[in-house]
Amino acid sequence: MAIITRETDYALRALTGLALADDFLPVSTLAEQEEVPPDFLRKIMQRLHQAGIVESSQGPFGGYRLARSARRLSVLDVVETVQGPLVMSECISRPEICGRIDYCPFRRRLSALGAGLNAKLAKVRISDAANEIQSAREAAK
Amino acid sequence: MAIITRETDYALRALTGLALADDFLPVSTLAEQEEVPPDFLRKIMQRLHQAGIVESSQGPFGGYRLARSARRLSVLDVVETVQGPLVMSECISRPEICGRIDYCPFRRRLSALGAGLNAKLAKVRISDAANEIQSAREAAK
DNA sequence: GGGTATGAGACTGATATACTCCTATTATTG
DNA sequence: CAATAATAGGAGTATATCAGTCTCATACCC
Repeated sequence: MAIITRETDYALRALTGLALADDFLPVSTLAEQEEVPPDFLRKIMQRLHQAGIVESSQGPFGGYRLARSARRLSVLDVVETVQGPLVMSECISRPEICGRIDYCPFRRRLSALGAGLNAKLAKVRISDAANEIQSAREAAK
Repeated sequence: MAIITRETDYALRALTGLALADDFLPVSTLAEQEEVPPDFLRKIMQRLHQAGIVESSQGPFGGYRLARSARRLSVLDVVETVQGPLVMSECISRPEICGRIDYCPFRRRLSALGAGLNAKLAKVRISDAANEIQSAREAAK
């Protein structure tokens, strides 16, 4: 099973693209650059907009741009916006479905692993990805 | 999103139950003890059997028992048997769906996080859970 | 052979994934 | 200042996965 869905993958690509552009970029351009189905990306960008991650401008020369610095935007932010909270097991986020919460021998252990993963995802920033692409481009010159 | 499905959760419960019983246990008993829908658990046990995690015996006084020591059975084993390989992103396991593999700035980072999570899940053993239950029972006496 | 257990697999409802299509808004242009 | 073209916004759809149920066959013990 994949922890990160394709939707999140596309969102990460698009946000990296926006980080490099540093200006309003239309979905059509972004979709072509990042090899994402444009109509699908449009929907994803809307979610990111609702979450306050990107700003939008309609009409000609409009599009999306980052609402905050790429350094302050983590993979975890994107995962949580697109997929919802990332948890090891449903029983951790929704105790009511279990009823064994008091004595479940896995709960504490798995919960800790989930927290660890979240912390690591929070440390991977969009700027890291953008910088890597930037360096590769300069090296190619 | 939950990384571990309910099916895996049920499998972990059942295997912990078997570790404590240390004998053939029918699905009906196991299902009642662990609060799992019996027909569903039957199907799950079959998967665990096909994977060689449990042994089966048909007929009266039959049921399932662990095929190996609970100390040598990890949560990762169970996750992989029930859900398939656990990977951060689909593009890591199936490069052909991406086409950006050479320069994707997230691939290496996410792949490392996935490997780390797998390693940690491999260190949580069914015996850990069984021992905890055992201790709690003795303390309650 | 009767009763108890697993083995194999078809079937189903609900939810999530992955994507498409149509509509509303905005900015420039004549 | 209306027409138009470029954009975002949001509804809708097909397929897969999840979470289970049900049925029938097979094996085993007494």
